Amino acid sequence: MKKRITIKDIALALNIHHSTVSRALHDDSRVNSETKKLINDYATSHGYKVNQNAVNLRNGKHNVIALLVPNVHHTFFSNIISYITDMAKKAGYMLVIFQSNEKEDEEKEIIDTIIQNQFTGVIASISSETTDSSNFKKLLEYNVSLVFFDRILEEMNVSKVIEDGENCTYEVAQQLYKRKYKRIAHISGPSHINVFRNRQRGYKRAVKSNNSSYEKIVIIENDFSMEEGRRIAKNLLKNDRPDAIICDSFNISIGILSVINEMGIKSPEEMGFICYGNDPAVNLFTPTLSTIEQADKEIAIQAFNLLLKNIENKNTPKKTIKIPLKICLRESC
Amino acid sequence: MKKRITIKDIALALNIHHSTVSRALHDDSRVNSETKKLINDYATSHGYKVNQNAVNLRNGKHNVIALLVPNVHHTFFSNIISYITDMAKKAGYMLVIFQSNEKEDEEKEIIDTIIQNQFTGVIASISSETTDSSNFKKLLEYNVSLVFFDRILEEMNVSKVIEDGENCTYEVAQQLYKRKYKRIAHISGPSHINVFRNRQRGYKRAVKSNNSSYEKIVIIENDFSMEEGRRIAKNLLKNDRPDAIICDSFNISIGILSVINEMGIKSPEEMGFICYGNDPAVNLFTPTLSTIEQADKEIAIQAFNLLLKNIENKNTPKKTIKIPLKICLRESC
DNA sequence: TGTACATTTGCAAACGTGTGCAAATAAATA
DNA sequence: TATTTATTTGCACACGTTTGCAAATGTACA
Repeated sequence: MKKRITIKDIALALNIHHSTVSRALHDDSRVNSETKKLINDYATSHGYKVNQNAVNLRNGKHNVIALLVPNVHHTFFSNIISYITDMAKKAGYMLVIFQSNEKEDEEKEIIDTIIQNQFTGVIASISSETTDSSNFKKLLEYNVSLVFFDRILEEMNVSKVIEDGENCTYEVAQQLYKRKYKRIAHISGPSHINVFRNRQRGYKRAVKSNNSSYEKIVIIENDFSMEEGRRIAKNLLKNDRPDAIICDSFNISIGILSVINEMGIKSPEEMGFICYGNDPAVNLFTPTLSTIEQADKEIAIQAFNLLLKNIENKNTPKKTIKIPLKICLRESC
Repeated sequence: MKKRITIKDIALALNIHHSTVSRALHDDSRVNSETKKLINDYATSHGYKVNQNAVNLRNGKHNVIALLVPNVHHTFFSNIISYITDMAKKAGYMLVIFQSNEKEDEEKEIIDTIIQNQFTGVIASISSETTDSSNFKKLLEYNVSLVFFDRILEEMNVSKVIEDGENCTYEVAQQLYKRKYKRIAHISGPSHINVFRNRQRGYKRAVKSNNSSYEKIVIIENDFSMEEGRRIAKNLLKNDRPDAIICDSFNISIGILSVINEMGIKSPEEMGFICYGNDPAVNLFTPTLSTIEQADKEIAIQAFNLLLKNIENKNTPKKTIKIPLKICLRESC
């Protein structure tokens, strides 16, 4: 095992004070260019690597950004992770991924860890349990920059990047009515979460503006899994059945669609279907599946840039950016 | 912004030496239980949080594990990320995700970062460019524990977790021959990567043992994307067409299958198809898609445990664990 | 030669924590 | 009471880096 070489080792070897070495390695103008060269040569040839822990202690900051998501598995979030991982590296930050598993107390623990480690900033999407903002407020107290994306706490004064789910869902429902579907159901998540609340608003607005008597919102209560989707479908399709479904979750949709297939319900004739999701495999479904695509890349970029701005200057005015969604109609409705 | 309270602040306030405070917070037996209580009460009521940077410097270690993958996007890797994220948290480690984007030089940079930050360990799957082990060897020189999973460097003396791709692919090909397919093609990745090399071995073994004159391995040359899949399919299906395909990548398969559909080739009659991948959506394809499931959870667990063991004791004998795959035959072959 | 100024280097403290060792105090034994 | 032993606390340094300030050296000018 190789012994780590430090700034002091270099100083000792070259008979120079370690502060000079430090300055040389930072290309400080105050150190002679010859000694600078001497030091840099020695450093590279002996494989000197800065001890980031010491730097962190000294500077009272850890060059690390946290990305806090409810669940790594979901395509949307894993795409966000991928984009932000790359941007963070380019900007000279390390990125730590945390998943709350949709639990508020895990979220609290994570926030404590972030504070203890003096992270520079956090990009977060809250768990489905979270209603209270006190945990996240602690971050601000400890001078950690915070930006929300997708699932946010509206009352907090931080920058946010969200989708325009209300208008999009309204538009989708309108399209369905135009295609002669009469009884549209909306499978959605807990309405205390902004994302679902907004989508539900759009749905309701469309129902109302079409004077439809059929308004049905099914709330996904457990996890966003295929099994839960099957459970929901079996319930929903028993009686008073809708003739079209807008579903807020791709995984849930997989479950619902498998039940629709098993029951022999013809799509799109007897059942129109469209769901949120970005999986390219939908082109291979029969019928090919209409989807509403989240602009994950755009969301990632905006959120990351807002965070960087806030890190550079805490007084940057807080923004809320609304990202439009893309409706991709295929055969399923 | 709240000022951070330190051990010395507590010491000052209670008129006790900070070393005693440090010991009390670690529940050291040498400090009186009354003062211990006094200190702990003060700490919690004043929201003391340990400064992890100072601890790291002092201990010469950062309680962080790196997970290095070629690409976060792939379901297999994002599943691994999810499992290891949770296990790391439970074991008291933070987890930093790095993606090499399949580039060896990005991998090198990442390894430097890991060393600089004195990470405790690394769980890695190498990029498709990597053939040289010198970068990874640096980790060992600097006393960073290393475990490989899936894509490994065979010559390195570290623990490894890999799939049993050779036997599995052999078995799959045998099944196809049994189902009267005669001309089986194998779409695979670069053969300098163990994963693909092994699968190709299994494929070739099956071809040979069936005395088939048709042996065709198509190497995926660019990225593992749907578009690349379409490109490959258009080439492959032009002439001298196979009657069955084993594909090593799910994303590539999406592209191939879409071309097969467009060309009106009937599956499974004219074209048997099976691919590696874990996406539950395959049940909704027409025909439902046969897959070979990677035991991602099992791989994650084994890799993480091997790393922990190596962290605890560097002299733990190195193991190579081979995880069996699960062949899920559906309608497509 | 002396003064002013620019360039280059060294000194020392600081960041917050952990720990070996010594010192102080209390309790127990002869 | 004197001596040993156990318990509790304090001292001081270390981890590797950064940085304000002072010191030293060099250069230019009167």
